[in-house]
Amino acid sequence: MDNEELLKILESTQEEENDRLKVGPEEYDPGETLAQLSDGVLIEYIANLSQDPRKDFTREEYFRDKEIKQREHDEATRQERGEIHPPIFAGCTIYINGYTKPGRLQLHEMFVSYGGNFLHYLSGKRKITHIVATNLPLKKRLEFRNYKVVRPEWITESIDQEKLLPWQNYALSWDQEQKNLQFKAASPPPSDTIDCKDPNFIQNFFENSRLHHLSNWKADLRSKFLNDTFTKPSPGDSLSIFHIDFDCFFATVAALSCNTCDIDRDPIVVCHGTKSSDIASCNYVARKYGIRNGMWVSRAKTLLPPDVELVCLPYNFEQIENKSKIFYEVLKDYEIKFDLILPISIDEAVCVIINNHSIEPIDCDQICRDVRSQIWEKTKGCTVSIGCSDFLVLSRLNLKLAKPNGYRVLTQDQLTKDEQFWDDFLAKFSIDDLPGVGYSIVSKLRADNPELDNLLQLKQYYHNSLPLLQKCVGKKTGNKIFSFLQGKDDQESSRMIYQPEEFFARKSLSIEINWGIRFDTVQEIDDFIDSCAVYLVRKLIDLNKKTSQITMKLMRRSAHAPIEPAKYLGMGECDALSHTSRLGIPTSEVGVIATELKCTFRLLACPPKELRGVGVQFNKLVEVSSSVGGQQDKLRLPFQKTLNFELFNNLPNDVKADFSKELKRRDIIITGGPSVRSSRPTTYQERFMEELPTQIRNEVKHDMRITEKIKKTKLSELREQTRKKKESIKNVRAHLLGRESLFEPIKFQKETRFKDICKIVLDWVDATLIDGPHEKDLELFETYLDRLSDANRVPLILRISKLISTRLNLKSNYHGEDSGFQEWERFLLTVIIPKLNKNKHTFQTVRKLDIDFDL
DNA sequence: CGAGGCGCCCAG
DNA sequence: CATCGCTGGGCGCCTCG
Repeated sequence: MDNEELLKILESTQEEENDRLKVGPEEYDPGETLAQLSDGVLIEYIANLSQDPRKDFTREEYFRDKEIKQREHDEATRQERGEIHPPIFAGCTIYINGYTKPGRLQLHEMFVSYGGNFLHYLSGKRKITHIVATNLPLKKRLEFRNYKVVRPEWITESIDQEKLLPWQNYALSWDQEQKNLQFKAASPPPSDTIDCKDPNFIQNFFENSRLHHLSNWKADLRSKFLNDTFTKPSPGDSLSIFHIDFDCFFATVAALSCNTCDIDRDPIVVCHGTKSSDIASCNYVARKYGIRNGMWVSRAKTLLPPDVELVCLPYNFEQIENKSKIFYEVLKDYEIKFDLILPISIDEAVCVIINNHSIEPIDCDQICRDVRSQIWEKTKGCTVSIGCSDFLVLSRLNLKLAKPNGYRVLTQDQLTKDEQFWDDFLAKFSIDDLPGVGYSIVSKLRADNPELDNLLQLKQYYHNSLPLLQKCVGKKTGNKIFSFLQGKDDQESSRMIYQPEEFFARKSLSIEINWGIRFDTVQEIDDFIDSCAVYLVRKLIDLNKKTSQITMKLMRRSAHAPIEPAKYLGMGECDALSHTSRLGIPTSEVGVIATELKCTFRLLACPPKELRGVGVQFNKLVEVSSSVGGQQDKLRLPFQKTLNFELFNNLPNDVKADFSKELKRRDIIITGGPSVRSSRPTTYQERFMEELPTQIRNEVKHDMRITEKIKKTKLSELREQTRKKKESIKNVRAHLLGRESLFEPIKFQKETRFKDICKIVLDWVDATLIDGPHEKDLELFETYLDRLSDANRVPLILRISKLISTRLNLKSNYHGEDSGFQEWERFLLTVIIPKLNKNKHTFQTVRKLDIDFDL
């Protein structure tokens, strides 16, 4: 496309925009709008209007107004109906162009009730994620050519299926020919091309991830357990504990639906691939050759003799769920009622009978035989093994000996009465057969005594010296292992039996994806973060909970690790970066959470192409019921209910009356006195942008948009304020001056330190916004920047300047007039920015190699 | 010296 | 073709007041 054509398009769209603007304001009803705003939003709104120097109040303000109004209205509709739909469109904002079927109103209603945002006007095209249309004239086609233009079916079919379908499948074809072709092709979703940039990636990944299923099933079973009734034993009760576990569950299920293999003769594994694929489960024939769960297929193949072929079977998650359901039903319906059926996982449960002395003693052997045969029959071919005892750890050890396809009943008395018998028993187990003892703890124990191999040796080595063991592995772990070696459970282990409701209660919610993560741009990652937020919030709402603390964990390719690791699309060797945000207020709003996460991602400064994994955790969960009502509204207001007179006075005359009425109705007082605000933030921003090299202006703008969003949510302001209270200015200053070496030992090879420095600098900025930074500190800081510059690490300077600028931007409302703020602004503009400009040329090349925050 | 945060560890 | 390396909770160690 040549320049002239481009210009034409630009002009024409501008005209159209203007046309639209002329009609807009007639529908404006300020009274109605204002009444729908919360106090905090109202006050901020007035402040914004008053601050804006371009005071014609017909364009931007009108649309902003309209938008707020619309959103509040949508929210109200959503709540009035009391219908709770999954927020499948969360994070999406649409604009509907022209005639559609179903009609505009219907689509609007559908879209917002499923969590989407709707814009009546193309006020700022940037905010829109999708444009909905059935056909577009040529002019519009060009105008929208960089947007996701979809057919209305995208909305209706997504709602039908209750999930966000990939818009690509509903993209409006540019010409009729193509459209016809598409209909003929009947385009089934090409499932093999789903990568992490696809909106359905997470769903697709989870559908195939065994570990995700294991975690998910476990959570479901726990929640089911809590909804059931059970009899809780008291300490001192005599118990019979049955630890029941399927034998190589996944492999058995897979083999059952495969009629060409023999589970007793062929070495069978369950896996996705042929080389670097994890073995989820292997049968006992395979184990005979040394094959283990978790091993890669390629390795397993090397363990077999040349004439034996490994049988790789696919996962059959559906049948696994099915057999597990039968398993739990058998346990529940068993004729001698279990007092507790504690779910350990999809294929494993601990059943407890409280021995009541008034009735005949139970026959544990008989129960084991009954349960085993019933499960064998009802699952049509799955075997379970059972370990039974009167203590959890002993049941587990018995189970280990019972496997495969057997059972074993031995009480603590029987096991430990005779010391020789007990020693022989212990000698049968390796150290990591103890529950809670894995690779790392074994290594610690071996560091003390490399000879340690089995539990008997472990017992003999630490003999009666608990302190020695605790010194090696820690207090509680030492205590636990020591108890186990006596054939007893420690307190923590038995909590599952004695306080099951507390033990099984959910305390956190998280998502983690460390496979298939290969992004190029921040925008793609933003979309991905949105998907994560939507996924988690959906669960959060299901749980009827809100969260007040969010942790983001990123996996970043280690500097020396190859770009592509051995495992296809695997994460390879990574450094973990993490950051926790306190929200101040519990929330379940996907927008707030997603914005916070996107900010956090920027703070962690992981170059998009280096990203190999993303994790998000909601750490502090609170019941929704405890945070609704008036309390929340109060918390939402970081301001007192007063309004500065000058702010009010600055308003255009025609709207003053409306506000006046509304303020009176709400008892908001207008206070006198000179204004504390000016329009400087705008100036500051413009100046800053002006100074930046053009090629990075866009990305700064992008970041600022995110920051703007945060401002709107209010949460961050509140958070910053509460955080600030805790901060001691003195401490930070002492930190910088006291350790003059702070900027000294920067090892440029090791970038993790840069993150810390960013953190410190931001804290420093926060703490000195009022009184200003110490001259000496600034000097040191400048020296540090110079050294970065000398070492060709200009991107780092860019990053730090961006962090400072966004921080200042965020704070401008509160500290714009403070001398500290001004001092920082001066430093940014006169010291840091010139360094960036000076390095423009090197910067471009370095940037390609190092960070790639392109837009 | 207790509370709380961070990160490692473990299980299935 | 590959491949689907999750997720929740405990514990140890550190820092902060």
